[in-house]
Amino acid sequence: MSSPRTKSAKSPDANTPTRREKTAPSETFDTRERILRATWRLLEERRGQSVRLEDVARAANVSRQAVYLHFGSRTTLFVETARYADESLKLMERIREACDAETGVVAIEAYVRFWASYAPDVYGLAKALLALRETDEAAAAAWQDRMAAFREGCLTILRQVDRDGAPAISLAAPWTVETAADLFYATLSIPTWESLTIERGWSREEYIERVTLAIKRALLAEP
Amino acid sequence: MSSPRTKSAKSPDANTPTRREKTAPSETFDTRERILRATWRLLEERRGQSVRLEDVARAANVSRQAVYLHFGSRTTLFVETARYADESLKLMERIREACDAETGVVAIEAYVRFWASYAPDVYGLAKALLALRETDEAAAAAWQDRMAAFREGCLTILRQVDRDGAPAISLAAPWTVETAADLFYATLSIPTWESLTIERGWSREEYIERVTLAIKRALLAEP
DNA sequence: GTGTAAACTTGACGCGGTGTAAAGTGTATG
DNA sequence: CATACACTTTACACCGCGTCAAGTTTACAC
Repeated sequence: MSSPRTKSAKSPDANTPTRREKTAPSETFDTRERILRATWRLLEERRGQSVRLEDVARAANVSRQAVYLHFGSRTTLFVETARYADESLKLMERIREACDAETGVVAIEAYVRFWASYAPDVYGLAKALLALRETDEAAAAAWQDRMAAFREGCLTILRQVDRDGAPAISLAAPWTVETAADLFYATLSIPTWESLTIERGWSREEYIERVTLAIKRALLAEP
Repeated sequence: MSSPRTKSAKSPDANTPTRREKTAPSETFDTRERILRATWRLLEERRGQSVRLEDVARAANVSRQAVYLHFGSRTTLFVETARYADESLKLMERIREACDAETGVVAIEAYVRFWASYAPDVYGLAKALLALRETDEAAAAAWQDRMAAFREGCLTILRQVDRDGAPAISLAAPWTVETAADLFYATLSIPTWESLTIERGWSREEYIERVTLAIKRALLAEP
């Protein structure tokens, strides 16, 4: 927002008809994207820890100041990197896909499977952002925003379960759609994923199987 | 460990027969304890964020250097504060108590209840330590150690469930004692507690009721 | 060719917070 | 009185973030 570069890098329009547009659009884009990719890579490599802007700059083959020209701050860089990663990995589409299952139960299975394949690719990034949001207002807002779609997915699925109705499997005793979604969301959160896979050593398949099972048993009831 | 004070404050023995022992033991102790209590208070007040050593010193009515004389580093201070808090709140006894229930199922209920009353009192401290352990070897080890007893409690309880045997409620289909304990532990973790209570607004009673229910449904089976 | 502007690089500096070093103060005890 | 202990005060080094100001390079425009 503070950087003059964000504007020109993002949209070729604006009021200034800059003449670089057609001849070397990839070049301008490349620097920004190189920084984003370097940030992402380093964050994953180091699991979100001790990634200095100088490291990013070196990894992207630019000066440290170039990073500031493009992003203005560490927080902005990380937030933009998250946005970039989510886009690269098609977060939204994959959430939609999982939610679009025939029944709520199938959607739960699809959602856990999706998440088990998504989480490892953004783990470092997510940890960095989670740490940042504690002290940074903007990072907190960005994280909130970023997770909104994911939470919405949980809600959608449990509404579906609720809607599936009588003959099918439905929400168990005291759960409401909201409270069930809260638990579903918390169970799928990065720290829980981290605890089960990285700390406790569950493989991806084990994670999928066991978390799916746990969620289904905890929340659903046979008719 | 680096501070000369730790020794005399901790044990009156050692090879140096320091003469302060009987006349003013409370005074020396007081400074150390005042620092610990101030740290704890500030960490809870600020939810583990932006607690500088200068703030601690001011809150404890000592100089910043006194903090270094007693603890040597920020990490050590926080780790010792955690130890102090656990002792003040009788962590070990309360874990034991909960585990000592008649049946595994009752133990699960007691454990969740215990944790729901414990977590809010150490939330800030835990967050600070969780953040610290990412970059600090010693903090990571201390946290591990601190959580070992808690994890052991989960295991003990699920072993109890498993031992309760045929006529009683027991572990459901594919769960083992270990995998069930992993899930139990992750479900009770600070980040999950934070997500459900602080972010999603569950009251303590709601937390207890719903988490107990979820765990029991997820892991246990009627005979 | 010269001019201009975008997209950088280079080097310097301030700031906050941790950690260290050194000298001074107060006080109880032998 | 002297000593040792438990501090305080002041100063400073170090690390990262963030900023500033002055280059340099390249691509067009005229």
